[in-house]
Amino acid sequence: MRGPNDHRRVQMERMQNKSNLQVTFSKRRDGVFEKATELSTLCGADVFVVDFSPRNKQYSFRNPSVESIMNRFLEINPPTNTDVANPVIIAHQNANIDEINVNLNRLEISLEKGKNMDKHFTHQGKNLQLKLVPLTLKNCARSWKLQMKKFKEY
Amino acid sequence: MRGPNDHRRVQMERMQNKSNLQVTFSKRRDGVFEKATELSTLCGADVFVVDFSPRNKQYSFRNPSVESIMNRFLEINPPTNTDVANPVIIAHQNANIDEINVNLNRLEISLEKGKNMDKHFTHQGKNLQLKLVPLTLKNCARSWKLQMKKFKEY
DNA sequence: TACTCTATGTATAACCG
DNA sequence: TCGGTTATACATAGAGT
Repeated sequence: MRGPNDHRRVQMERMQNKSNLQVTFSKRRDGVFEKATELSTLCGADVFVVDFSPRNKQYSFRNPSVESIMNRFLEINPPTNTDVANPVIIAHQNANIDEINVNLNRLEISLEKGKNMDKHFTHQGKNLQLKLVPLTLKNCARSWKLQMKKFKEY
Repeated sequence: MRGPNDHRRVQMERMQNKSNLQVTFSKRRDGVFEKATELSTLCGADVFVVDFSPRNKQYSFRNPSVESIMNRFLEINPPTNTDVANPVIIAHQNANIDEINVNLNRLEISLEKGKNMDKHFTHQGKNLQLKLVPLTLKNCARSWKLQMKKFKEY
């Protein structure tokens, strides 16, 4: 039933045999999910596992929910951010970012010319600066975390 | 060395003994991470695991990086969203959401009065509606995904 | 509280159909 | 490429220190 070199101790390196790799991936993926399930059940822990196969297919396990766990994760691990110097993030689903930035710039110029900016567009004594930044997860998470922090202050 | 009832087969239910639970959590957490590491090494798979202990401490394993994996995850699993009716999300780290909404409303009224809105604040023939929505991860992820989609079109 | 030990249960690599 | 088998390696619960 088994060959002479079946020592069943695998080297911890990327498997070369493609078909073996696929089989191993499936089995070990199931194994990781099973362990995660047991950890969750036995210890009442929130667990989230996601992995991507060599063929780029995605598998995930979650308890209780992705959003709940990601919120907790991002709360504890705020993404470091050197890209967002401005306090405002605007995203528009139908617009090119540069194009909106130009529009905002025009809007601010228009407001300045009309002397309306100080009156209508300030907050806590500071001008509300508008600037589009790429809506990356990192940028969102940062703002999201700040919102969370603010929420907790109430 | 061992007691008479040491059958070592654990029931799959929440452990009642608190100190045993803590020990089991540590051991099994290490186990899950070790399995995740092996899966990543053997199969070249991207893996992300995060869990929260009964004491609310967070542990995570990631390969290659959280952002990379979360971007892939959210790309494949766009959050369903019924909360964002408006195409614009604005977040401001120092402002109360309702307060900014009021300011934006005033701004838009001001623009309408000045007849500047059509000229400066449109995109592709449609008025650019501004409205604050809560900056939840879900809302961000949705907009982020739409940006990604747009990016791919280029 | 935190290690160490170890008997036992579990996961799985290679093999087979 | 799949699902099933089995020998072996690995994980781990409970006990001891």
